[in-house]
Amino acid sequence: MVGAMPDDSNPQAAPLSFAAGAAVAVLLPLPLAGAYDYRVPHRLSLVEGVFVQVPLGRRRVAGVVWGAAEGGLPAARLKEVEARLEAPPLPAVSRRFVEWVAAYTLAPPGAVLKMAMSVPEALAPARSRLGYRVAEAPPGLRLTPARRRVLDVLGAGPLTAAEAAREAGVGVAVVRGLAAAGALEAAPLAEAPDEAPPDWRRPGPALSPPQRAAADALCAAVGDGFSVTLLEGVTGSGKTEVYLEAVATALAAGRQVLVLLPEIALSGQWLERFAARFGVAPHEWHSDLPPARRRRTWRAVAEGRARVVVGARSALFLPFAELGLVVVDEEHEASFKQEEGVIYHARDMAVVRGRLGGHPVVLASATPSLETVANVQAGRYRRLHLPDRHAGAALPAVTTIDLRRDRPAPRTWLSPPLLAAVAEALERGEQSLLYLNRRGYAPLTLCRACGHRLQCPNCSAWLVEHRRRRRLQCHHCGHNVAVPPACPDCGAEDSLAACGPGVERLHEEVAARFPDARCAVMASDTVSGPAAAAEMVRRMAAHEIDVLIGTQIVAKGHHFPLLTLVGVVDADLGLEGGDLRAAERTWQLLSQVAGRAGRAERPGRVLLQTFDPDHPVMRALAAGDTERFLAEEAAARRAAAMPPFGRLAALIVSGPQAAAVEGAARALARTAPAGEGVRVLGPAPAPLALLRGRHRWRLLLKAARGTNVQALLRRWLAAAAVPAGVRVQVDVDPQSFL
DNA sequence: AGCACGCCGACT
DNA sequence: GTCGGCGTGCTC
Repeated sequence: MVGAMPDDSNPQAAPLSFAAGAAVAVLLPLPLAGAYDYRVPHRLSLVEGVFVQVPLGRRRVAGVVWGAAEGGLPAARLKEVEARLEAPPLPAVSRRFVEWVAAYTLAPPGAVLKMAMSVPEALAPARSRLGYRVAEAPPGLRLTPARRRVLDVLGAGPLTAAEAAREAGVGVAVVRGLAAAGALEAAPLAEAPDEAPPDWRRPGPALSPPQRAAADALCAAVGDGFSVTLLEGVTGSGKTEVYLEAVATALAAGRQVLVLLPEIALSGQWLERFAARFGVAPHEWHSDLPPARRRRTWRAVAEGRARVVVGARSALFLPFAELGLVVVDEEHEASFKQEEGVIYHARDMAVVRGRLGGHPVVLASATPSLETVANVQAGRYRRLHLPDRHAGAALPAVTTIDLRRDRPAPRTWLSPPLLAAVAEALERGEQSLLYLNRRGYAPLTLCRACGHRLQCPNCSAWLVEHRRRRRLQCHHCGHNVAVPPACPDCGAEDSLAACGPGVERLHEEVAARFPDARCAVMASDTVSGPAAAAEMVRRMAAHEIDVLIGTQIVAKGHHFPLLTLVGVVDADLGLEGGDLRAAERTWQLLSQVAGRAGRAERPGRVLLQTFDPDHPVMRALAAGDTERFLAEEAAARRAAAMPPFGRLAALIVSGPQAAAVEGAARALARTAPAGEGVRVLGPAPAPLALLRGRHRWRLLLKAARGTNVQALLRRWLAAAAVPAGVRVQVDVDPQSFL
């Protein structure tokens, strides 16, 4: 929930320009307190937003002309701007956005600018790549048919060795051989031409009347200034097709479009749907893009050649000059929250971006966040609801299994009713999905002789056994050791016992119980990358798998016609720890998993194994009553003045020395702000009291909804003397309380 | 974030 | 005697 901030200044104001001799403020992509002043050299005239190279200490860095000099230093001590960089200036909206995010998150503005300048190479002049062209034939050159084809291909223009080989249908060795013989010479390559832009004129798919109505409403919003619309509908209701109509409208109006997805790696299916609608692939943006692609895409966005970008949360900071629509798909997803460095929520910042840019924002979800629902109810956001396209085919029947009565056999985790359901599905030739949000074999290993529990040396967390790889792993820091032959504490041999289930162990149980069933495990560490995920989806669709066992990663995405049973092995898992959003998150996740069961011809069923069938989450899932769950959850939050009806900000105090960290946390508590509706809870050791070798304490500031939390925090922190070796991180609107 | 300066341990 | 470890502090 994002409150109004004081300085929503008009981004369309006339840009300031600076002649030679003037002093300008240059914001650098570094975590400095503010912009630094530089002098404009002779025969250079600069305007706000221009990228420049400036000296800093004994190095040179790229920065952005931010405005008039701040005057922090006497003019005589200023250094000169060295050069203007040949990239389109950072648009005013982007600059205001950087300032806004910095002010909201209490991050240094330069740290936010760094996210907008994430591709430093994009500011350097393009390095011309070298390829080969045909040289004058050296005397005595032996011309084989393969060599002749290469020379023919290169006759049309220079290519890289790999391209020439591919086009000529020969190996690269042939090209290299020709070059070695002197028949080819190096030649600069032209930049690869852009792909065709998305063709918004293509006819869209046939939409049902309710889909058409929703699409029309979204299209009407495009070009009509800032607005936020919640587009609500389950998987299969046609959400994507509906908002792609709005994308087409924005494209027709000559505007750029950004679609944020939670996990781009898993969205091959989304890209296919986009290509089906617009004839080409959109530009992708995520952290593991190859560097050359990264550079090209950043430039293409800045120059307005990229019309549609689909990306992870960091795409929000790309330098769009003509952005006209932002879609945040699966808006409730926790992965939109950046938890390191500049801590921000991409969904909330997308709304801010829309306000600054004066264009609509669409939030899409089947299970919207309470934040968004509250904004709808307060009249700040509009809401469009799509009915289930398969309204006739009943939604899967959700039933709870009370684990207190229907106990699994010792050292197994599937209860008799769930086993019976899997057996029935197998008999009918249908598929089952067993969902357990726990990677590895067992979440805890302990010594039967002395009770010692194997713990990560860097984190307060158990080591998770991965039996296939014969390793113990920390899921927080990646610490990784071989399973020891004896207890590291008492030395007893053969005494280590695996406690509790992970997906690997469940696989073992299913394989033992149903030896003829074809069973597979899908977890982020067993299917890494889009290709592996796509292969798993293919095997499932081709019915090469009878029982799929998976973590979160199976919760969304494809619908498999033969999948008629979903078993949730531990429905209570997400409710542990009881943080603010535990119920909401569990409901969202389990709703998504439940949605995998039988949507088409065959009716599906969902079985939830739980020790607490009366829990509101289980009741809501069993009754399929979204409205009631959201209303009850909202009432509880309102009563406790918790978000979205109150505001929170967390301080995380951390450092390598436990005593220094505790001391700093206690000192902060002593100077904590107080006032009407403002309370500071803590300090307390964080639930993850040790993370990656750092000790951690937390304080939580709780305030009434209208409070200017940033002002309180700024004053608080400015007065605090944090000792060396201790870091204080601010998390405004925290999602995680670890 | 770099890159300096600066003050204490093992080596050509 | 130096080389070098990374702790603190600046950079317009």
